[in-house]
Amino acid sequence: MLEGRWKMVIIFHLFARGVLRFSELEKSIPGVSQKMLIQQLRELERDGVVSRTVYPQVPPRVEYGLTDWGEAMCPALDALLEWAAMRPGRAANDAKSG
Amino acid sequence: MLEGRWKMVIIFHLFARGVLRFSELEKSIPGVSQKMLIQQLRELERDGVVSRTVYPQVPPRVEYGLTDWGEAMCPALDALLEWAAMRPGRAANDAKSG
DNA sequence: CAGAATCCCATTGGATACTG
DNA sequence: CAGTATCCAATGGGATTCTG
Repeated sequence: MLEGRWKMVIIFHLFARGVLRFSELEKSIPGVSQKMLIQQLRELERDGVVSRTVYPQVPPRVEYGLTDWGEAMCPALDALLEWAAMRPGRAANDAKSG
Repeated sequence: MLEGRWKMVIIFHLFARGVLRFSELEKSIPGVSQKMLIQQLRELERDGVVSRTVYPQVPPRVEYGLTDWGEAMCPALDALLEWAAMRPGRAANDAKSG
């Protein structure tokens, strides 16, 4: 359910910065295409991780944020990041090649 | 780095059951092909999550287990599982259709 | 601005056969 | 038993174009 090239990145941004507009996410995530962004957002919405709010105005304004359940994921995400940071052999070990 | 259809499943089994042989993993994970199993195991090994031990004998015996760092992932994995279990609207909410 | 539709390629993943 | 090699289908993902 969290599979997909950009899902974790999206969640991370929504986690760190709160509610974001489509274009804000687009700017915040270099390399993502509109298609991918909307697609992964839809899937996350469908799975109840993110919520989507449309403001009926022009120009269109759509905001994405984490649902309660999505926010509840943060400790897990945090644990995962801490684990990743613990990865051995990253700097002190690599004196050979410069 | 954890992307891939079977990686989480593999890690979960190694986490729950300790060191496992190739064939044991194969039996434990219905639907996985040898190709996928070996491929994902190699990637996990390359990333330092699992360790691979070869016993030079016939018939060949190869055992896979989590590295120290891989084991350190368990709290994070656990947090993720707890989060998944918290998912709302799974049973009590769905009285309409059955 | 936000999103849909289309086309296209690269990667992933699966079935099968073969080897030491 | 453990792994490799090959072929094939499905999906993932990207560039572009179009719309309200």
